[in-house]
Amino acid sequence: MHEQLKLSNQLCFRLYTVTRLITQAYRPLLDPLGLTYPQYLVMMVLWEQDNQTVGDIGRRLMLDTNTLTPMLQRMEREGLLVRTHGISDGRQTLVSLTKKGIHLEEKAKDIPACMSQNWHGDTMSNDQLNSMVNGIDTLINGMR
Amino acid sequence: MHEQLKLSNQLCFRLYTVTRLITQAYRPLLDPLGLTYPQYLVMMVLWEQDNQTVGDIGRRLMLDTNTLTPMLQRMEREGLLVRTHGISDGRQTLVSLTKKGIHLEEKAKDIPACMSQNWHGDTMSNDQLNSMVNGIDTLINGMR
DNA sequence: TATCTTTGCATCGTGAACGATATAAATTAT
DNA sequence: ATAATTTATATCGTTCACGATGCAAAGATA
Repeated sequence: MHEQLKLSNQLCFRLYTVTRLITQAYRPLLDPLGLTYPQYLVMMVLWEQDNQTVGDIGRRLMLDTNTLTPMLQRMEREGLLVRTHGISDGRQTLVSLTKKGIHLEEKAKDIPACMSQNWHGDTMSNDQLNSMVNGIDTLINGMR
Repeated sequence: MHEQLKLSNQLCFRLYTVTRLITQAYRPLLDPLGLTYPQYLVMMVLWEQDNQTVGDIGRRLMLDTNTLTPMLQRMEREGLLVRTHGISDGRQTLVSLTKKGIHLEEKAKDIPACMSQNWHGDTMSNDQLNSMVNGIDTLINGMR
């Protein structure tokens, strides 16, 4: 038996699991808004700055168009945003929020606080949280 | 603009992203073995202890049968394992490694070291790594 | 024994991820 | 200006993740 192949020794398995559990925890909060977690990420990008191209959003979320395009199409069907072909550059697709998409921000504004409360609210110190965030940023930058 | 809805403030987005990047980083190592990352997790569970039920594996990976059954069926088609109906309990499905599955451990044994090298190898201290692992365990236990 | 409930697994449908490939517009090179 | 290359999206196929549902075996209750 190879010790290093034990599940308990693996950081990656922990990250994989905690990410799934977090996504599940978001569901009851996002379901009423008609959003999935990845769609919520797209909405956050657009709430921060409207009228971005598919590429802009992709760079922000580190996702390629093979993931984004079908997702944006679904969100367009839901009436959250519209996709218009670029004026200056005919290759680009510009993504803009609809009124429905804009108004959704108001309903979403308490979700972050609600989520933090849910987990690290009581069990985790701010120091522990910050060192985790830094550690993850180190990982992300190291492999980008 | 709601400050708390900014992407940069979100631990979850970091976890989501780093998990995707890690899975991508595994690919070149796992492709030669004919495994995906989730399949690699299943193999680690079985290398640690052969002949487990679908439920055993699921509890270990915190995955339900709606994810595991199709995955195990694919792995059975690849000849990595066999699924036999339970003898004592007729409801259970027992998962056992084939010779091919057993021999694969030898080829996989250097993957963990290779992966650690890839990221935190140089950029991350052991202390930082440990505090991350503890932080994630705290999160996982807090929301399970 | 007959019925009810629980348990273990399978199936289905939808929404991601992502490698591979395609396509048209824009840019560069010849 | 024509051809070659790059860029921005889109499409396709496969694998996961997961809620919902189905079903048969096992266990509990009447």
